Amino acid sequence: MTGHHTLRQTEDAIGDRLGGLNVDFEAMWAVSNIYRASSAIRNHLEQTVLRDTGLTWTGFVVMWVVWIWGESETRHVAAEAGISKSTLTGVLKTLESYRHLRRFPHPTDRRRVMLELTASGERLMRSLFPDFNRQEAFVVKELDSEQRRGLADSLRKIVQHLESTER
Amino acid sequence: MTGHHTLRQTEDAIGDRLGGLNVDFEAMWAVSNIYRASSAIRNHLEQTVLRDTGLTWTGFVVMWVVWIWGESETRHVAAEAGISKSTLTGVLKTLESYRHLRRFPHPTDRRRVMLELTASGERLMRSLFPDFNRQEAFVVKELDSEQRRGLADSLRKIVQHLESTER
DNA sequence: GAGCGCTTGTTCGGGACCGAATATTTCGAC
DNA sequence: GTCGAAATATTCGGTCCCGAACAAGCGCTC
Repeated sequence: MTGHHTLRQTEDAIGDRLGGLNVDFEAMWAVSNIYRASSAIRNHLEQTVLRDTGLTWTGFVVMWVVWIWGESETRHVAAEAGISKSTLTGVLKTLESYRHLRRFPHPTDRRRVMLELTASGERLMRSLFPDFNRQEAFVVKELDSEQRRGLADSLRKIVQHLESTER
Repeated sequence: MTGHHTLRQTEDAIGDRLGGLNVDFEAMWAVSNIYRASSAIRNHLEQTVLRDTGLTWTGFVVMWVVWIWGESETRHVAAEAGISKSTLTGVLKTLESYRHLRRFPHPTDRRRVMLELTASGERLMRSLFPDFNRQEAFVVKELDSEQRRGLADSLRKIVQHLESTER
């Protein structure tokens, strides 16, 4: 007896518990499986790609954003990484202590702070990325090409729908 | 000038930045959109259903697990909620202080700790659930029934694939 | 029944995380 | 030019989060 349940058993338990109620199960399975998949993937990538790099998941995401967009303003990076400004401040403190990234002042607006990768940060991202993408491919290994595109499309619709209704 | 990018612009920037490299874009769009959608959904549910309840996302998930499965052992709840045992210890301390949930000893094994909702915790879940499910339906509003099922199916495949290769 | 692996939950240290409050800077109105 | 409103990053307090170290209990072997 391991105490560990499969996803199938979990879904059965939910169905049993909510049997009498008026529930939109299709919506529930879609949403709850997004959350489950996201946790499982993050966990997998932390244990494979990020293990031994000294980077946390969020630290990696922040560096990824700066890598992709080039030098950036902090509020842009926070939004893109999906974290609050105050969280970013703390993460930057960590990343700066590793010398992976540096702050510098905005040329004209003294309120703003700009970010860029250092040479070592740039090198780290270049070395991590192939392994990262290889693990992404591993994650969707059981899906065929059409399913992968369909998955991305459906998720894109959800994100855009929520983006359009926020604020 | 808002500093805010749409998902489309972000994907374009990534394509530009990685243009020359050998990248599995299908895998990348699928995986990165799972993460984005998950963040957006969690954020949305926190701002709607959980606002004014005093519950954090994780606190809600823990209570949800105990609600669905009935009285449970802590290691089971931690696994099902997707958090570590040590995190659960801290969250339980918070939830117990709210009197939403209580610990009690396992009948035969004195190492183990059991959990159950209090009457007020049970009442809270019953009152929150309809609104929660309504918001889940809102999240997938732009998808038709077939897309919702396909989305859940693909995500289930990913979770099961990662479950089967862990350890 | 003593010893020894194994399982279990907690503690500990350090980082991530958020909203609210704060300090600084910008910009428009006048 | 000066005042006030808006925008910006940081600080602060409290919670979440993890892995490693720990303490306690179980169960097997002998």
